[in-house]
Amino acid sequence: MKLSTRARYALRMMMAFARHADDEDVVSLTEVAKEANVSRRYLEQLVIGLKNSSLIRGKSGKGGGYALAQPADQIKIRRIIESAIGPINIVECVRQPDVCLKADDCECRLLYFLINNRIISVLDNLVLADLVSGDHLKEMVATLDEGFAINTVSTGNKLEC
Amino acid sequence: MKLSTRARYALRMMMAFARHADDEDVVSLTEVAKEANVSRRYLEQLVIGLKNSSLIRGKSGKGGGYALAQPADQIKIRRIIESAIGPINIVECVRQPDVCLKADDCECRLLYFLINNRIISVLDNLVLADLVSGDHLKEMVATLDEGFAINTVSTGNKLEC
DNA sequence: CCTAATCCGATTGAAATACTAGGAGTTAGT
DNA sequence: ACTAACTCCTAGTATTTCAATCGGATTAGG
Repeated sequence: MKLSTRARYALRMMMAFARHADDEDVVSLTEVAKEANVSRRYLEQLVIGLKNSSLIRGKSGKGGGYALAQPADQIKIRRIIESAIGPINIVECVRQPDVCLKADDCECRLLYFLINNRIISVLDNLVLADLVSGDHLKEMVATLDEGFAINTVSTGNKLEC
Repeated sequence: MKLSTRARYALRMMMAFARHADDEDVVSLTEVAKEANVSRRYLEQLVIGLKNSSLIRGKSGKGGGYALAQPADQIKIRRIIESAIGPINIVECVRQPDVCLKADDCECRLLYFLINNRIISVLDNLVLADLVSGDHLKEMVATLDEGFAINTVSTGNKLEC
């Protein structure tokens, strides 16, 4: 039940592109990789998914790079994550009932379906712009029943998010 | 973002125990394994977690087996799943901000926290009894905005759920 | 004392994930 | 024309996680 680095790096990249969205210019992966402290070579293959999903456009050659293909407030987080790790489904049978002998009458499947839908609904109701500014997110977190009682002391030495 | 077989098998087992809850008797893993079409040896190690979480009680020796330690309507699904795969957290930094350099001011972390909470809230609001009867689940699924427009034809040859 | 269970840890095998690497094609500047 | 800095594409490796197997000790019933 972990979110893979593919997904997390894709988010980081998109945030970087979004931050430079004012510039007409594109941003090179070398720059993003440095900023995010991640191997450029690895980002190169993740970025392909983002491009295929038409979230960004690439410009080859010297001075090339990538830029958002749409305004940041029109890009759902879900699209970013799905472009990195494929369609959200925590168990195969949720999307493809034919992989399971008794999917048509399975209580577990209902449960999996519910969980899946909750995840999808969060990702569908947030856009890249929310992630960049953070205000909307903080609001949503604040309205949770459980408080945001999380230790905020960070002593680590690498970026995880 | 897949739910591991550990979690799914744990659920299947608990459902089996719940179905035999009327009997005073315990149910052996050999029986459960046959019923669920899974290796007994594998279930043996998964069942340890369930026992350590006091969800079931074991009885050794011939004629032994397991039985629910509590009524099925008092066992949250979350406890079952967490006993199998540990605490729900889709990214390390959600629970342990100290693994990340800038967890205290990270927009991504807010997002991960939100997703995590959604998952936990579903699992906290459902109990084993819901899973066995299925009525409550069907209700919840029915009230979703998106319809349950999923193909229900199952042609597979193995159990996935 | 034999059989059928739980109980415990170690090990193997398989698959997914994370990352590295080489090189072909593009473009801008000099 | 040459070169530097890019994207783009594909193959390969290394690491980690997950699934499953195995050997054997312990416990209890008949």
